Amino acid sequence: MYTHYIQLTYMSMKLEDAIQQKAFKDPYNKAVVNILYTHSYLVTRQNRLFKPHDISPEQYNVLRILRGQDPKPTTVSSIQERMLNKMSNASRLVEKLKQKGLVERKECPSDRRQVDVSITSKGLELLELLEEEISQFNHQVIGLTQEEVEQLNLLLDKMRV
Amino acid sequence: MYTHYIQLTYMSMKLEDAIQQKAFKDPYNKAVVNILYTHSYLVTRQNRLFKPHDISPEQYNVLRILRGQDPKPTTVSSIQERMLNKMSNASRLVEKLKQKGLVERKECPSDRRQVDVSITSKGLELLELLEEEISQFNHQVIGLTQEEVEQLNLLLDKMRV
DNA sequence: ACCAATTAAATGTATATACATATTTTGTCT
DNA sequence: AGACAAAATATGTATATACATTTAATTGGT
Repeated sequence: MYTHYIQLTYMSMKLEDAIQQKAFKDPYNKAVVNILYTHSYLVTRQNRLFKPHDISPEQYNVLRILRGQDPKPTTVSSIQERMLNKMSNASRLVEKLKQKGLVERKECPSDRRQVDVSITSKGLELLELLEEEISQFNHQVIGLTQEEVEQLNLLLDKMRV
Repeated sequence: MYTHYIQLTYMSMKLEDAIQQKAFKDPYNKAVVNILYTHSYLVTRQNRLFKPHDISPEQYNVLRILRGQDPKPTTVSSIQERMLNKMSNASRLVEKLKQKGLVERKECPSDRRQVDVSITSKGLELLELLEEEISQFNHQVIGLTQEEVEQLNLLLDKMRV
């Protein structure tokens, strides 16, 4: 079996230069740092995108989850399971969104421990407004060709053991 | 020009399954979410690794930066520049490390605005102690072959525009 | 030498993460 | 039914991020 790698036609600033580190012990040690650094690169830009709309990337993600179920409500624990950061706190994020009128919360009739959360029409409007802008941002923030970005997705999906 | 992609011999849980999302609009939109999700996967495990040593991944990173210069001191702003997260707060992290006796801080004689930060012998000992454990962790947390992880590093280095 | 602009670091405040604990409700076993 | 375990959510606290503002020291121009 032989493998050809994608030819990188130009070179961005390598991680070693960006953080002024001479070299990494091996590619695994570099990859861990590389993911942390790339994440920071991404969220810094995401925050600037979301800021004018008075919403955080995390809150946006919750709204997306709720829209996916709309008009059915979603429980807090179900939101939690589907969030990108499993350790974040769905309960408090829902509270923030409620204060902004983007979601509503009501007691679940079949199980009074649970809370049914739904996106409001105001929430849907906000998602609609952001849709195109975010999609363009996602393209522009990743300097890869179509085949490279597909390969990146494969590797990320595989690496999580 | 033709390109062969790496054959993935087994499949981890795809992102779509992990967050219960039907499909992404396109691979760029998926990649942004994939990086966020993979980051969360990584730091959740990292936090558990560091926790027993009473240090956070961010604090560890600052110690590494200081060791790289040792025995020369490093200024706060130079630490800031080399941190993985450029928006984090080197000043407060240094204060935390100082309270633990892992770094020391003194006024820079040539410029009294600056603060010279150095790693202490206790800090060096901690890094020494963690070295092997972290290197093994970094291997074990990334379920890729050597050539795959090298490819991942290339793609991450390239994508940041 | 003087003043304005710049730089380095610290601080203030809001948000989010990490994780432990508490509270209420439901399910199960006897 | 009563007791106890489990589940869903909320809350408490420490840490970290994001970003604006403050303070002190230095630089550069005149």
